[in-house]
Amino acid sequence: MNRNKYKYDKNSPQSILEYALKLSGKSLSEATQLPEGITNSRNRGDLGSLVEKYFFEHVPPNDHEPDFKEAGVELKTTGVILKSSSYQAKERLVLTMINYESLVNENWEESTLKKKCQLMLILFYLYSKDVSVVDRKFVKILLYSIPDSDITQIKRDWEAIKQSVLDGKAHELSEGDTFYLGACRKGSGGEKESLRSQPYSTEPAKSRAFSFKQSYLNKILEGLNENKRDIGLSKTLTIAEATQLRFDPFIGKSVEEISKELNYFKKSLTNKGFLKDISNRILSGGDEVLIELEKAGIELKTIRLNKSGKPRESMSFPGFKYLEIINEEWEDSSFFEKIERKFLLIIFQTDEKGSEKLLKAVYWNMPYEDRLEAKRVWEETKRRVAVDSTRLPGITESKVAHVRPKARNGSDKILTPQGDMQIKKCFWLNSSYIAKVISSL
DNA sequence: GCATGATCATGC
DNA sequence: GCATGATCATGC
Repeated sequence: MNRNKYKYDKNSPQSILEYALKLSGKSLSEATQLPEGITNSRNRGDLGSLVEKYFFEHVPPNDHEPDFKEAGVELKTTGVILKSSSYQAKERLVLTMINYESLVNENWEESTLKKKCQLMLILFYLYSKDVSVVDRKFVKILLYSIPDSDITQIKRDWEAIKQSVLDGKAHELSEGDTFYLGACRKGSGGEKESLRSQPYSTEPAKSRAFSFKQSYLNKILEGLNENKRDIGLSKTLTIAEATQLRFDPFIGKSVEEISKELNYFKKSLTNKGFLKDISNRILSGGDEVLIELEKAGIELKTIRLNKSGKPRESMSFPGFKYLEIINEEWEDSSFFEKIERKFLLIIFQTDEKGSEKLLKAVYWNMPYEDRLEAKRVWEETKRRVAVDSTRLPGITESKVAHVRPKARNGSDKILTPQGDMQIKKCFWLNSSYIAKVISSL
C-alpha cells in the first residue's frame, strides 16, 4: 500500500523532476497501473490530471496555487508533433485562466500568474489523434522557469493584457497584442461560448487564459538553440525596444545605401523579396531570423509607399484551397491565425527624386473591429465557394480585405466544389486599408 | 488611378 | 514540387 508515497519529495522541485523522468519515453499506461475504463479518453485535458492522480498519486490544491504547492511546481502536459525530424509544439501552452475582475488589482510580482507558473514541470508527449491520451509517449520532460532574458518581455506582455482590461477592452483582446505571453481563448467556442464580465465595461468578454504562444513554446522545445543569433540586450529591453535600436541607424537611408552598408546586393533584378531580405538582415545582421521574433511568432511585412505616401500594393496571405475552406471554421483558418499575430511593418517610401528610403519599422496588430470585418469577408468567401467559386469578394466589397489570385502562373489551378479547376487564390488586406493603418501609426 | 488578373524568386 | 511574400501587367 502507499506504493508511491515516498518515491519523491513533495518539497523539492528537483526530486519531483527526477521522479517525473521515469516517464521518459513511456506513456502513462506503461509507467503505471491504471484502473480499467479510463484508458479511452482522447481529450488532452484529461492527461494532466491522470498523471497527477495515478503517477504522482497526488491531489492538487483546487485554488490558484501551483499543483505541487510546497515545491512551488506547476505540472503541465502538452502535445508535440514530429516535423522534419524535430519536435514542434502542437499548440500554445495554457497557463492559467484570466480573471478580469481581479487582474486589474494585481501587480506582476504578486500576480496569480507568477505565483502559479514561475516554475513548471512540463511533460511533452507525442500527439496522435488516434491514440488515447494515456498511451501517448512522453518525449521530453523539463523543469522550466522563465529565463532572465525573457522576463522583461513577459512582464510587459502581462501588463499590456492588464491594461486592455483597465481600458474596458477585455472583449477586444487578441494574441497579437503581445509577444511571448498570449491571452488565448479558453472555454467552449461557437454559439455557446462562455462569456465573462469585465470590470471597466458592460461588454461581456470571451473567457481567456494566459498562455505561452506556440512559437514561444517551440523555442523552449529547441532548448533555446545556441546557434541562432539573439537580438542582444534583451535582459533589459523589450522586443520592441531592441527592434528600434536595430533599425535606427538605417532610418532615412536609401535602399542602395543600406544594401551597401550591409554588403548585401540584389542577385536578380526581379527578386520580389529583396526588401524583406534587407529587413531581416538589419534585424539579425545575417540571413537568419532573430530568435526573439520567432519566439514571438511575429509576422514581418514590408510595405512600399509611393511619392504621395500610398501603399503600392495590397498585402497577401497564404493561399486557401476551395475544397477545404467550405469545411473550415474561421478560427481554424490560416488567415485568422495570421491576422491575430503581431506584425512588424517595415515601411519604405519613394521620395520626390525617385529614391526609395527606409521610413520606419513599427509593430502593429490588427484592431478588433477590423478582424471582425476580415472574418465577415472570410465567411462570405466560404459561403460563395460552396455555390460559385468564380465570384469571390472583390476589393470594392470591403474596406479591409478581399480575395485575389495567388499562383505560379495562369495554369496553377486547383479543384473547386463545382468540379472545375480554378486559379489558386488567397486573402489580401486592401491597399487602402493598409494606407489607413499607416496614417494611424 | 484603381480593380483585377497574372506571375516572380526563393527556400524548404 | 510547392507554398509564400511580394510585385508586375492590363484594361477601363
